[in-house]
Amino acid sequence: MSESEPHSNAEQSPIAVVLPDGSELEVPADATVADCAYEIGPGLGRDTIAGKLDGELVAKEAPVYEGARLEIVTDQSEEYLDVLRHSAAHCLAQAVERHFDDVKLAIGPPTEEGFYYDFDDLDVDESDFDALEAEIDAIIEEDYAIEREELTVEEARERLADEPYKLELLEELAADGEQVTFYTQGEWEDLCAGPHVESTGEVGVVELLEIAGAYWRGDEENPMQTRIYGTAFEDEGDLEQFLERREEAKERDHRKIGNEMDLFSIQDVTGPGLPLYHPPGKTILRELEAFVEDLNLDTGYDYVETPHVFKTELWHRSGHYQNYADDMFIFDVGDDEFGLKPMNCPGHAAIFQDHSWSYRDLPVRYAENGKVYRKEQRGELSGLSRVWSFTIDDGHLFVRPDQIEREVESIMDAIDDVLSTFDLEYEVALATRPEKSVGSDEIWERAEEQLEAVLEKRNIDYDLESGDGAFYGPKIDYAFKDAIGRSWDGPTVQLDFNMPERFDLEYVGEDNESHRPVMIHRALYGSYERFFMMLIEHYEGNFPLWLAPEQLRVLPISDANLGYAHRVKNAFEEFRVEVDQRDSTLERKIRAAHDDRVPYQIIVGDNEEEAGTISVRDRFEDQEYDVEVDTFKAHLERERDEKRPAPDFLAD
RNA sequence: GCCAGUGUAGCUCAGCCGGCAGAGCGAAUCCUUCGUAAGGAUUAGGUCGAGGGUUCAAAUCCCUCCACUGGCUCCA
Repeated sequence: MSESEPHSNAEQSPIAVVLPDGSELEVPADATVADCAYEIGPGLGRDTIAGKLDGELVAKEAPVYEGARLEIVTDQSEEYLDVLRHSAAHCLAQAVERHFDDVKLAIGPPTEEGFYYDFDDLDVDESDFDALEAEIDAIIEEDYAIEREELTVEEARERLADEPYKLELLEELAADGEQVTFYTQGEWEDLCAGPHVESTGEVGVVELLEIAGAYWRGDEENPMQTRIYGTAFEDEGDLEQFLERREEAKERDHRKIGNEMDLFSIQDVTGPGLPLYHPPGKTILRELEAFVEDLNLDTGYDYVETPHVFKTELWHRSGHYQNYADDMFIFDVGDDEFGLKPMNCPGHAAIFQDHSWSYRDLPVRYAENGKVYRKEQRGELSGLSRVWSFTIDDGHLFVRPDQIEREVESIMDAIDDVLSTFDLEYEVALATRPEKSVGSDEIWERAEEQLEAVLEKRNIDYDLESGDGAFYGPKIDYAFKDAIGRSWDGPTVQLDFNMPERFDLEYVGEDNESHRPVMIHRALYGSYERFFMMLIEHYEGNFPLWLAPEQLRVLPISDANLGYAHRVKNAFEEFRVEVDQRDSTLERKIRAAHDDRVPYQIIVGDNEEEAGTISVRDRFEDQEYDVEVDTFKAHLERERDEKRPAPDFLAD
């Protein structure tokens, strides 16, 4: 609110802030964000909504400091939406307090998709949304000025006497300094750091989305509060777009498509989080398995197989029991305790250990499509994304310390291969030694250097996540983006100095002394379940030819062409092909093939039968008549073997 | 585990202020033999998630449980 000109304070020496273009701006020592904006230009000064200091969103009244990287936030900035939504959260809280008595306020920040506000002692359900939205609209209509006030902690304490949660926050803020800020709109006020838009009229359109429970401060020990989620945009059009995107994500939901395409089911009788794969789903999984199997065999992996159940002695040895027992399925058999494996690595370490090794034998590379079992919290289970049983395309390498770089590089080649096959863009992060860790300084240093060397050599732009590594070793994590821009955790490469220690793994070196190998855990997909889920949503069920459960469908125009249709089917028997022999019209058959997401339809009628040709139609509704069977077959073979992302026989 | 919502035919859903269990799609059968995204008719298909309670009567109201959805929390 203070549109003051820059203070001229000749007594204090000026300070400098860094602007986004890299230039420095000199301002008086007591300058605020707004002052800086006015210094840059009066237009910008007037448009200033908030600022960012070293990346942190702050009110325009916030003081700047020497050397700060300053960005001015106007209604053109990306951050503007955050500010607007924060104000929308206030409007929600104001509306709630108008409609419900004795509600206690907690916090109400903006989020990536909108905002929420947490309340205690609020009994609300979605049938109240209409009334609350109407109230919010009224508040926006009223166009209350949103006023910022600075108060001392004492004053704030008085005003917040009825708000226990706010008081709790205040006590923490009190430790930091003597001033806190309040924002007021109409009769409503809140302890809040801001920033906010100038008035409620600027909030635009608000839509409430859902009600959820949330623990105060995210701690299970604390009371559960009522959280109302909503979103806000500058105008109706943006909101519509948002709702459409949400709808699109829903359309792509792998549970919906998995059901439609008969890919898998998770049934009450068989238990939660335990997916059953139906033939079409397993067909896709088998193609995925074959793909990594080729990659693995090409890069020198040997396949091994380990049981699903082990004596828990193995997990005591590996250390999983101590840290992981709560998430394991454990049961007694006679006097012994057994458990379902939550990971494949101890089994692989046990295989390695059953042998003596020379330095010449390394690296040893084991691969297994290993099914593992983890007893996740029930509320966490969701479709294929979080399950109790899943299969990892697991690989474990036992290498000499000097081999790390080469091996990691070859793993990254394979990951590249996989992700590019599915048209997935990715980001890479290197996570380094955390505070608590096992392994010597030398081995950590050497390993991290090698990982960095690989990343540098490959010219990969990566995030350094310092201290984020596992306690047993550093790792490289991949995250990729799907067709509608959502980000997923992808493959990882993890070095492990702990397991070799625990299993006392050794090899005999050139010096005839025994040495400790380094273990590398890697997966190309991660888990088949997660990757499958992601692919279903990525492709919206429209799988590329090589993955499609039904690759071709022959549609006879009338029953008179059924015989020819079957002869055509036989000609394509190396593919997954069906004949639609239902008694219905061609239109219906085309529609059905389309709904079933079959990549190619082969249409045969009298014309084709007489000429001995076929008509080819793809899922994009393109069609070519009079195609020779061999021509199409040759194309299909190439399309399948090259794993092309979409049917392209009819592409120009 | 916690908060809120949902659970009815293979699928999508209606019925829910108590009174005979419904529709569309799909399936089967028949008519139709069809040239590029729904031709017509008939039939079958249900422990209304499970258990208990209230009532003359429960899909509907109440209680308990289960599962699912969205969050929270947790996550090597």
